[in-house]
Amino acid sequence: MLSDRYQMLFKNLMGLYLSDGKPVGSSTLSKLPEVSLSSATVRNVLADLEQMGLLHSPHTSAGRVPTDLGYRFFVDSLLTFQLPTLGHEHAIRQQLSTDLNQDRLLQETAKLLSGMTGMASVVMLPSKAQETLQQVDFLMLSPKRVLMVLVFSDQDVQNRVVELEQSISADQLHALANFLNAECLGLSLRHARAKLMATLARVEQEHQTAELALLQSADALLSQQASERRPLMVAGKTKLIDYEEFADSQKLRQLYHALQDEQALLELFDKTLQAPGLKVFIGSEFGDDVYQSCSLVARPYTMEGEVLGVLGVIGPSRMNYQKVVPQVDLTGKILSSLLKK
Amino acid sequence: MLSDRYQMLFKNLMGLYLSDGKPVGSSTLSKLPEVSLSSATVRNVLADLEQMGLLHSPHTSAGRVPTDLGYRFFVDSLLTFQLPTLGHEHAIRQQLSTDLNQDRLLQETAKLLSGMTGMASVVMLPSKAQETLQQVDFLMLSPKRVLMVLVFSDQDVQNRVVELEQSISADQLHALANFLNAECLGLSLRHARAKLMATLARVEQEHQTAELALLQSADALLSQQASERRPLMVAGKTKLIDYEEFADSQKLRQLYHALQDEQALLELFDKTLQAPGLKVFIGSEFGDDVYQSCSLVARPYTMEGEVLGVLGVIGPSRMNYQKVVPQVDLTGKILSSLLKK
DNA sequence: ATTTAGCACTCGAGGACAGTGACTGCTATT
DNA sequence: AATAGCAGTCACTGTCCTCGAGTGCTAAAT
Repeated sequence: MLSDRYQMLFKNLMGLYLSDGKPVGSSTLSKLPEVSLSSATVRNVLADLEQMGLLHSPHTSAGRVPTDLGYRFFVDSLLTFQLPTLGHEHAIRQQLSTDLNQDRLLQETAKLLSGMTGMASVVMLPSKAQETLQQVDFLMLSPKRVLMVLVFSDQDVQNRVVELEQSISADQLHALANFLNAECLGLSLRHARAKLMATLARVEQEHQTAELALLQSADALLSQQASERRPLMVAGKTKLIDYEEFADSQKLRQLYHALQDEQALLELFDKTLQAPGLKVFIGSEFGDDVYQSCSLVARPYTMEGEVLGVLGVIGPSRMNYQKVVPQVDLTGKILSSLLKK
Repeated sequence: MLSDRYQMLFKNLMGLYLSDGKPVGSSTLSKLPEVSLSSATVRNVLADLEQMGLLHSPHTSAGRVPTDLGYRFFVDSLLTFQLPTLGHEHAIRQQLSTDLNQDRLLQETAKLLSGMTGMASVVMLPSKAQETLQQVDFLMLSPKRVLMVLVFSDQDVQNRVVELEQSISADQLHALANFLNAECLGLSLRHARAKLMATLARVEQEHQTAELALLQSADALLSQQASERRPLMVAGKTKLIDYEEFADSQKLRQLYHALQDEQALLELFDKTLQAPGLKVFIGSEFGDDVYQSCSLVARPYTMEGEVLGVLGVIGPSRMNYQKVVPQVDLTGKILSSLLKK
């Protein structure tokens, strides 16, 4: 455990570094009103903190900079929050106006987070795998083209056009809809598909070729549905160019790439899912060098108490945690309160 | 009109500059095998070309660089194309696999363009305003929640959830669907809405409150539809960081911003719509300083002969026009061939 | 009358160099 | 234990200089 003085100095150093981004030296600290120590004393403390691995000197004649471990300690033990005002809360609710379907709502949330924080935001989408079918309907566009409408239990609606091999009558279509609504409701896409396969085999024996074709198409579509979805949504990537940390365009590019399609993030999100509550990941904790000097502030969101996914913000480790952490937290809370079955 | 020698030298200079990005000097040019002139002679020519406004010296002891006017001349008069191979064409068709709805198809096209060229791509979406309703259907989710499905003449399908003030019966819903399908098909959204308004007024007098509420909701939704759509789709923005032209992150940011929501582009696209065929816009021709040293290669795309929108690629003016122009052209052709009513 | 060779000139890039200032760690003193 | 003092380190900055690429101009050559 660190003595009060050590903590105090470390916290002040953090504050200065977060706001200026330049290495902080002993004399700068000793001049602070709340620090009534000579620079020499401060120096001794800083040397100790460096020994412990919380600080680091870019070079001998520069001040100190926090290490990833230093950030960790700061976030875990020293962070005091700067709560958003009620007006702020109201503004968030406003922007997440409620009459959107789930996907759009999550998209809006991503935009909002990125706008509020000036950094990139990430939203992990609920895994569709668990959603169940609530309603299926067909619409005849032309004798050989049928529109399939799938309503999921999360209120998401998706539709696909099926091109048929041969034409189908309105009655047949109706029958098919009835069949699906009778047999497949309450099943996940995967299960519904399995059931469809079984029926398919049966129908095939009975030589009902017209329905067979439609069923086959429906099957192909359901499978298409399942694979198509990206599990991650990223907004505001371009905001990151403003930070000196990412001035090297080479690095920035790699970071963008990683944000595009990467596993590393998903693993962190999984960790966040496991142990609910807000989590901060810092630099090396990402498990990938691309995220050097990045931090992620993440939090699960829920629907009626059940954890659905994770939302968060990615930016330079040198971010204003005091503001950002409550912002992410509040946004997660509000989103959770807006999500209804 | 420029003499052959002037043209030849200018073209060679362009070639060198496009591939290296460094100012080209007289001696470099005179050493080229196809140039059998001394550097002194070349210098005289270059001085003349600079006089005419086609070239520019960054400083006294540097070589020459084309001006926007120079690019213009090059593109209009000197450009020879490097036709994509048949294999290439096949690859494009492959990626634009056909069973997508229109919006997704355009999205794929944008991705494809950006991937092929390594630059940002822009697709101007067909103005929905002209599309007509082809089919309307309702699905009852619960007594107070109704899903509205709109099928447009361009095969696009959109759906919205209507939250009702009071519950509605299946019969009423059916009647409403019939009414809309009878009255509003073949009308644009705007016209359909106008018709709805008229009916609304009549129904109001007859005090059919249940239908009234639904109609009102439907109206609100139709209007929502109309405004919601972004006219422009941009893909691959982040590819631009790789070009030295955009190394200044300040400028890059502004460019991103402009690409986000800007009018300037739409105006250029309008010009492209007017006079069909491929067009190239260079730097100052954008009419906005943000696009300094950018070029846009754009081309309309059609559906069954009728111009729908414009697609294109944005990158540094110093791009490989010989490759990019045919790529954009071919993609536009293929897209047009894939779009069917 | 072109074309070319030659020459003086310009200017940016890059290296060497010294001075400055912001630090540090250590040691001796309070 | 805290501090003052001091020597040392190192990035940063500005100056000076050289180098080289490239120019424009003029006079000679074709």
